[in-house]
Amino acid sequence: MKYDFKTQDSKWQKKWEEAGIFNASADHSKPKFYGLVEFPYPSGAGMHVGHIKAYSGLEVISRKRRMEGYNVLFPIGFDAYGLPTENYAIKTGIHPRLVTDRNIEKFTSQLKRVGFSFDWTRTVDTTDEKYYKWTQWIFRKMFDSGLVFRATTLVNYCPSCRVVLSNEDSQGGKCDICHSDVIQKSKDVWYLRITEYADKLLEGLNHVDYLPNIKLQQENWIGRSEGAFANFAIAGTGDYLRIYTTRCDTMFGVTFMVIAPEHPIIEKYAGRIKNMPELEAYRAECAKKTEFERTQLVKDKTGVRIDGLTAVNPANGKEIPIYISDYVMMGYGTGAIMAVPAHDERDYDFAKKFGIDIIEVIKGGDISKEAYTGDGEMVNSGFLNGIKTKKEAIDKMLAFLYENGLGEKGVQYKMKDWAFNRQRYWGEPIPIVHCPRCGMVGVPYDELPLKLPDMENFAPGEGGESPLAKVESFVNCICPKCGGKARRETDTMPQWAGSSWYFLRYCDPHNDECLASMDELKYWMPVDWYNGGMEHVTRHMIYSRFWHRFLYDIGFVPTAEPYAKRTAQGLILGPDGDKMSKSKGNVVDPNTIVDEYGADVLRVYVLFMGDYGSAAPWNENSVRGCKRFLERVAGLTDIASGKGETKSLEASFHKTVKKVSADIEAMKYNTAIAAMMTLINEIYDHGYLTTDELGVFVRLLCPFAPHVCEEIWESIGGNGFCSVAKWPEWDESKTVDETVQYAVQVLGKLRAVIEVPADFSKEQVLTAAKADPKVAQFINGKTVVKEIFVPGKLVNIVVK
RNA sequence: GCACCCGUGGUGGAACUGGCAGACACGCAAGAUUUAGGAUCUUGUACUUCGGUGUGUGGGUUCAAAUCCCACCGGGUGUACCA
Repeated sequence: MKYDFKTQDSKWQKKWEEAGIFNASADHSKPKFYGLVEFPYPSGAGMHVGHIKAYSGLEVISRKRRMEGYNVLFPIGFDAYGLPTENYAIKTGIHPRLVTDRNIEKFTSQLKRVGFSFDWTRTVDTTDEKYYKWTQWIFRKMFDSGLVFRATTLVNYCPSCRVVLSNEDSQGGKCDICHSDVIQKSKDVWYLRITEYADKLLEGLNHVDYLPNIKLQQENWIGRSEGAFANFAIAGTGDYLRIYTTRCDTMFGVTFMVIAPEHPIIEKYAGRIKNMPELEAYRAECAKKTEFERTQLVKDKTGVRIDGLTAVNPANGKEIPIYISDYVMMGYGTGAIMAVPAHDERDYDFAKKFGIDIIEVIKGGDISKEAYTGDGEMVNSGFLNGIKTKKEAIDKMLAFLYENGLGEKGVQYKMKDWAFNRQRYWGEPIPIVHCPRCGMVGVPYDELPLKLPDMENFAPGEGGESPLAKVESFVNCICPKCGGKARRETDTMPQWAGSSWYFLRYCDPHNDECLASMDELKYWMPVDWYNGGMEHVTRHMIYSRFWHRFLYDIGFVPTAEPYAKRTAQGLILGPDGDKMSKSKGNVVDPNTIVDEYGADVLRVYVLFMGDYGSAAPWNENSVRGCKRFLERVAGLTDIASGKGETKSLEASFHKTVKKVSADIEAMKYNTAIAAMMTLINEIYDHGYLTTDELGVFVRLLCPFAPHVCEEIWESIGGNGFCSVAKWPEWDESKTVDETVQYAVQVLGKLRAVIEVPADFSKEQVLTAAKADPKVAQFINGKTVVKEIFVPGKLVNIVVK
């Protein structure tokens, strides 16, 4: 048979769709498998080969599960709210709704051309009012639970996009969307109190199977640290400065304090402070810097001493100076620190620059050269002297602080509350009404969805307010509580909102009564296997775990954690080894590959190109190699005949079935394909195989290259679709060859390879090994001291 | 800076728990076939003075090290003054 993808691809895609074989079944009696891939943002550029690799991984798993008899839910949808679409709409004047629909259509046709086994009856579109009704509903529930609040703060603002960004969206001081510089601006913004869930999110990691580095990244992101709060009296006032430290064991070494420039203590004691103008000047300087600049200036510490205020070290009663410096942040801990220059690098730099005393309290380093942060014996530390471990010293100091009412144990997180709004048009309207009498009032549940009004000009206002503020009919409303005149909130939700719960909707996508019925959720959840990019393992995954945990706490989902297992694929790099990007012109369009080589070749290549979890460059020559492989597969029909098993191929078949089955589970797709290539090479060397064996081969390959396998399956009279035929089994006893090869080493060096019957004993193998002339040459006339025997593998003869 | 991961032929990459390094594929070379080939098939393909030597470099543990330990060099990812 010829590998004729041009007619075969579309033929089978059509048949699968008509038969609906990939649609999840409503039958809850079967065991289920829920495989999830990150739904795409339907950008105007269309799909990227990276999407194909990302989806192909779980595609293979999902197809294998179907063949193993599972009821499989393998859905796809579109995360369609977002700035690129809106910016395009502003530029072209085409409504974002139209742009989105067009892009979704384009993505859909591209995905279908690759033959992915998605359940197309369950697609979701986050911009569909039937979907965002429930996004708004969850937000309302959070509002009711006190997890939503509003605060005026300095925010990251992108002057180009005219939009407030979360810290996560403005990393490196650049806007995540347009990459221009982010500035600091004072704004009233919405927050979700995700910090309240910090411990739950951290604890939940103990119950899921994520790749270790993914877990680690989430732990770092949450950033829990255990330490102590301590109060440092401000001399001559009844007041104190509260600090947070993880190293209270070093408290005897505190020689100064540093507070954040914005710390309120400065206003409070302005009357006592003698150098207010100098402090004000420094504060003005800091306010100009973005958070990025502030955290980048690691090399050179700056600061000003507060003249007129001093603090008292609670450990030894010594009076110490207080400085303001921008290396201390108001947003972490208490905005004030105790500085121990001998044992903290930042404090050391600061003390050196300002000529402050450096007192060693832990032996082991050379504090004339640098700060010592290691362990050692305590010195110059009063009641801690002589203690040798950090833990003991910390415990003693904690007890001292607690007994004297000077402080106590405490926990801090790096994670901050989630800035949850955009001043943009293309997003879910926030369902809140501002009433002059009642304050903030939630839009009643029966009025959801609060629909995004249609409008012509989507450009944000000059001051950065939302375009929705211009729509009078939207803004002016009645307070749901008192019935008086009120104004509607005009901000919309950030893009992360819709993706924070989409996996729940897939379970019951057409439900108008609730986000998904408990019955369906109990069957399908949790997601058994979630695969996606490393770039989403912190933000998206932490946000969605937070939403899901909240829904669990209020009783709307059956499991605490949404994802039982999470893996990640590596990037596809351009042929030049660089990251694919439009500007570099090294982007490969999946369409051109499908046109030229067929869907199966594309699918096989993205999985064969290298280790699934690692980045690998695109290489068109290797694509041709995959095509050659599939042509050879199609050619097997010409040499297949008869029933049963071919004796000389039997072991190879059973071994390959075993290896491919195991490799798929371990996402080692490259070696699974290599094993099938090895087998096909062997078959051609052998000259023929049986039709039954060909049936095994195509079922094994079907998850990777389903079109050609269906075609062959049909031609050999296979029952129904190959895609849902029974996954091949192997017989362990048949995976062993009759003879085995032993590597024979003398003194660890390979001297010969001998072939002996598989059931040979250690003695028999050793006798055979020593009889080999190449081995004998090295042991004759010497004494054998030791004989190492590794069954089925190798012998090593140690001589003297 | 810190944390984690990774360094294997001309290339992408294999190698289970320490047990024959280089599977599989690309590329390249020679040959066959073809009007032709960017098609197909066959053979070869780490280096070598043919003793051996080889998994970034230098040490160590072991009968045996790509794999484990120590130091260093190089690259990637994440994070960034987190007290």
